[in-house]
Amino acid sequence: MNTAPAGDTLIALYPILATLTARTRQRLQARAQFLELPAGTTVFDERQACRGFPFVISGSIRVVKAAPNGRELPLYRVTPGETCIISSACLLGQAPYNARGVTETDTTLLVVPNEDFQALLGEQAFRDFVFQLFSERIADLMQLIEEVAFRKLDQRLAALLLGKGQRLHTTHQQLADELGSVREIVSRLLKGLAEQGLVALSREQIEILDPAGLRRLAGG
Amino acid sequence: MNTAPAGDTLIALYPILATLTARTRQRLQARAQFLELPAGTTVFDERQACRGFPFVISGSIRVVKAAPNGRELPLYRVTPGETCIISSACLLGQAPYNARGVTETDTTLLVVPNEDFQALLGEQAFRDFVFQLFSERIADLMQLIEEVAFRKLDQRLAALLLGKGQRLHTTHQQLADELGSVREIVSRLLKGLAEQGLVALSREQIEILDPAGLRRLAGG
DNA sequence: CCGGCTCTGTAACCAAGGTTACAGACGCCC
DNA sequence: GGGCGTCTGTAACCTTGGTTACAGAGCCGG
Repeated sequence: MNTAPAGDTLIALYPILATLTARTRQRLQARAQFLELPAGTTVFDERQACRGFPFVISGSIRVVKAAPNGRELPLYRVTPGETCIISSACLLGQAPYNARGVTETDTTLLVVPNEDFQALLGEQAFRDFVFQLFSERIADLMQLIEEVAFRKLDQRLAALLLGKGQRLHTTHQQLADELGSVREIVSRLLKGLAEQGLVALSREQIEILDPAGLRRLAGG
Repeated sequence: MNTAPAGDTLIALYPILATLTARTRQRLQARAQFLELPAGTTVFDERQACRGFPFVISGSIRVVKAAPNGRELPLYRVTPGETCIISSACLLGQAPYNARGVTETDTTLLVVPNEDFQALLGEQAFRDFVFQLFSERIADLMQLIEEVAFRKLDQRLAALLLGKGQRLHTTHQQLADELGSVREIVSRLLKGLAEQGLVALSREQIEILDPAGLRRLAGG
């Protein structure tokens, strides 16, 4: 660990680390690598071997599945205090990555090498912590499978618009990226929502007029 | 555990259980529930609370995500010696099931109640075992997401046909069920494959004529 | 050999989503 | 104010996959 402040911040974000044995913590301090990455950096990519386990200190990593044609489907985000299920799975299973991770904003990571991650798992508290996040992410992934397999795009769009406040500032392109779709379709669907009186559109802004109606659409 | 033979079989299938402490094993013997279910029984279903962790002794469980309209997308199977990632995730996260499990053939289960599963996890060897299977299944689920989100049905069909020997006995309906699609489409696509000389069709039988060609189609 | 069952073939139609191709609108900087 | 880049609107067209609706083929038991 390069800086003491980083260590403190780390423990503030991942309190579980405070419960580690002194020995393990020393090992971490000695060997973990502190990384500052600008927005848009590819942290890992499909077919790559997994070289370490990332703790996110600031910023966030967007984990996506990339289509052959260049489109991307977002799987989940890793924000400070969380862990990356795919990294854990790859380290545990000695398998290469099967998704891509890209920093969404400028991001600070602490990367723990493979062997030291195994050592971390030797401590029960940490293992339970990872296990717990594993199970939450599984639920998310199941939700995602349900959406891409069964939901229509307007339903997914409606769901995406909800729960981000009543007035959101975003472009159609960004929404399309979240859904793994394309801009034209999102524009078309948004127009539909606007015609139903569910939202009001203006440049880089969408106002939610009828949250209940949107929820009904999303849920059905 | 109701019968001694079942205990032996169990350990043959899940050798990891042999490494448990005597105390834990006694607890299991006393409290686990032995179940024999006919084919087609729903073992668990969406929104249900998870009441126990299943060890599959014989048969298999097909875990699917059900669409509102009644169609189903298979997620994975649990066969003897394996564990059900969704059950683990639900037990760990105290969350309800988010998929459905149905016995595919007559199936024998040993169901370990929630508290005793937690006790099992208290033993490192077992925890590592579950962790390992977790990570393998994650990879499968990622693969599934990739397929449903990005692959066309003919590619998925080609992939499905491969690796089951050169002559497979199945109906179009069964293939459709595996893909989460419908019979007519599978018939249509199979006809296409036959016209390309990749397969030969007859009643309840598909002969693979050109595995390399199928692989090419599936991979692209 | 006949009636009924399952499995397959197939055609017409439809809906969703994606692609291509523009046009205009807005904002910003020079 | 003029030019440029980004964002939005929109229409025509296409592909994929699903739905509906039958017809016939193979099979089996009575």
